[in-house]
Amino acid sequence: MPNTFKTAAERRIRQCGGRVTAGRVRILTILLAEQQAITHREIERRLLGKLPLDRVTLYRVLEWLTDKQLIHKVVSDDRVWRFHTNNELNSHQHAHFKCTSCASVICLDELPNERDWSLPIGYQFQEIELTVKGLCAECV
Amino acid sequence: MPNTFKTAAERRIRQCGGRVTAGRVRILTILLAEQQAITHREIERRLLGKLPLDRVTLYRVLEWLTDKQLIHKVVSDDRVWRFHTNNELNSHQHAHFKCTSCASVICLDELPNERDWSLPIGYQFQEIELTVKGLCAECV
DNA sequence: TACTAGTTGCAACATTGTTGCATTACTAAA
DNA sequence: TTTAGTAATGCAACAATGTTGCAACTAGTA
Ligand SMILES: [Mn+2]
Ligand SMILES: [Mn+2]
Ligand SMILES: [Zn+2]
Ligand SMILES: [Zn+2]
Repeated sequence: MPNTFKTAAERRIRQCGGRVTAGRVRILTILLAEQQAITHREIERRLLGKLPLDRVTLYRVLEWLTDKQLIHKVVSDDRVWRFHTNNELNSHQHAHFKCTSCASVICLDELPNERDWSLPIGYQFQEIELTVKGLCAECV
Repeated sequence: MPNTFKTAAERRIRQCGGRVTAGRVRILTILLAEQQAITHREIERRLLGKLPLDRVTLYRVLEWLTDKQLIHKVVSDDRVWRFHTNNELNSHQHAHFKCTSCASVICLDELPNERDWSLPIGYQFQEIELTVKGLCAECV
């Protein structure tokens, strides 16, 4: 139901008190329909068929959606950010899996406990960023 | 003892069967003297006083030292690689700490167990990449 | 010393993301 | 419904980090 995703996107954007613009709706709709975390480039490609959206606007919309916590940003060793919608399951801190063959990224639900990491004296813990690497089911 | 570091650098490079060139020695000497993982840029700055080394050569030397496992590369959310010498303690897989204030990076010695992460069906584990973020002793 | 494969310097390029600013368009108020 | 104000957009230029191709150089060896 792509229409359902679009409706949900519009509703979420409005709930944030933000302006419901075509770009925001199109981008959030794409992300809502996507199982895995995808890159700026991949979103750009999905926007190609319809009238294209400027790449700077895409960066700015992704930043806005992240600020509003409608999506989250995943960092990776390939220096490319990936984005994924937030829901109840992954709105908290969580780990990610990245396939070393196809570079696909998914969210995992676990994260090790802070107390498992003894830092040097004087150091203050804030958060953990964890990526499990391996082969996804497609690439195995 | 900077001279000691230089001697050690020469020895390690020779032990790898690689040519002992001025650039390699200067770079590995800098890394041996450094407690924390430092960036390409930071190494470049430390090379400034003496006759400068081309930035492409610096990239290529860092790649070579990494291939030879004399140093290792640390990925970070700021899309900048950092490099640190290998020794007995950190030659194995290990976690890193990154200060969210000054961006300094150090190696930790622990890493969670593979079995702690249940992957989706069909996924194959390879390795874990973990960064603890917080404030270092200087910034706390 | 001369040879040669490995190494370097330089210029050009690629990728990912950012900034400034004029123009456009969403929304609320009239 | 129209208007006005502000938020959002498009475009060009820029920044940071890393890569590639190739000619010139040099460390190690015979
Ligand atoms: Mn995630
Ligand atoms: Mn390390
Ligand atoms: Zn894969
Ligand atoms: Zn710090």
